[in-house]
Amino acid sequence: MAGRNKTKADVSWPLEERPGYLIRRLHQIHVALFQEKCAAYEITPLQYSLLTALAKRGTADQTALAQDIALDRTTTTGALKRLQARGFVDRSIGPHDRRSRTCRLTRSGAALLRKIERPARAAHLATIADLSKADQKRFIAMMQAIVAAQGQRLDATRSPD
Amino acid sequence: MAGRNKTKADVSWPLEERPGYLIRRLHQIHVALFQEKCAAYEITPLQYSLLTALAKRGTADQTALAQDIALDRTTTTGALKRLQARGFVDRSIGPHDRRSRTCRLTRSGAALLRKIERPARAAHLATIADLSKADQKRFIAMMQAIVAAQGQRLDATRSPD
DNA sequence: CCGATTTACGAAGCATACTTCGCATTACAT
DNA sequence: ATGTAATGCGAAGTATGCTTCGTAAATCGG
Repeated sequence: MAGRNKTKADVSWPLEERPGYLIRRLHQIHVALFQEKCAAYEITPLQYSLLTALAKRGTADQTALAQDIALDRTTTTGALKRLQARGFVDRSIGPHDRRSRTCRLTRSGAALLRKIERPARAAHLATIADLSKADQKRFIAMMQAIVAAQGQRLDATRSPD
Repeated sequence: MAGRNKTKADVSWPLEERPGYLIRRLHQIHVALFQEKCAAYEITPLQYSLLTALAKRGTADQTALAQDIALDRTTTTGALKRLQARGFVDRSIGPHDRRSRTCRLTRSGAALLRKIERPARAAHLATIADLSKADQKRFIAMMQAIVAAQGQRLDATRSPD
């Protein structure tokens, strides 16, 4: 019989099958795991990304850091300010360009990064720990494939203005 | 030669290989795709989740909706208020319990949900469109596996207080 | 050298997303 | 019935995450 049960919700397929919804849950789960494992240091996933990006650069202006971690500029600035307020990051006026802020890890920031390395890694691993080892590799590869393909497109739409 | 190149960044493995980072990028990509496809209706992924959850329930208090979409209560309330302000949702005092807010779709909200169905679905599909059809199914299954396993744990930690 | 464009930020505003706290109301046990 | 628990919200505070607009400084063409 066609048209059975047409009252309400056959309009959309279930939440739990929608990629976007599942991605939000994953993000939520990872953030929670990260906060849990790194509770002693009161650091967020974003701040950790920033610290590692900064460590890799040594010195960088805010725009470069924002691009490194694929985040918009103002959000990056906000996070850097918070890290600066806690003494982990130095944000001084650029020597060559007075508009810019040259950021670098402080001694304290570098120490924090070293200490947080293990729990942070544990959080990242715990996020996908429910998959088999083989699936974990596949899962990461698939995410990388999507990001590689779509990330381009996102940047592209932003440029022409 | 051991210990080569120990200057800076062998502290952590690259951002692009960390599950949490990739998940954030995926979330970012999905939200952008959703906003793009549904631009005409000015609706966000979260609001869409809420509308569908509400359609399925018919009537529900805010706590039930928050649980349906796996979101914390105050954030849910905020989104519902915004939907109410735009006339898509009705939030009236509960008839049996005056503390509660009984929500339901307005006629306008139900109409919006019908119109937005196609572009929203397109956004969800576009998010994983770069994977092969077979990988798409695997990818969704893996996300579901993680959410099923970890989602439990998250709720559990929250309950005892 | 100087005006126009570009660039790096900052400020403001909206929408998630979560925590803690407090209030009002209901439900429950004695 | 009455004091206590549990419950449904709301308010406030912090952190992301994005957009748009404005400002100041650098750059570049002429």
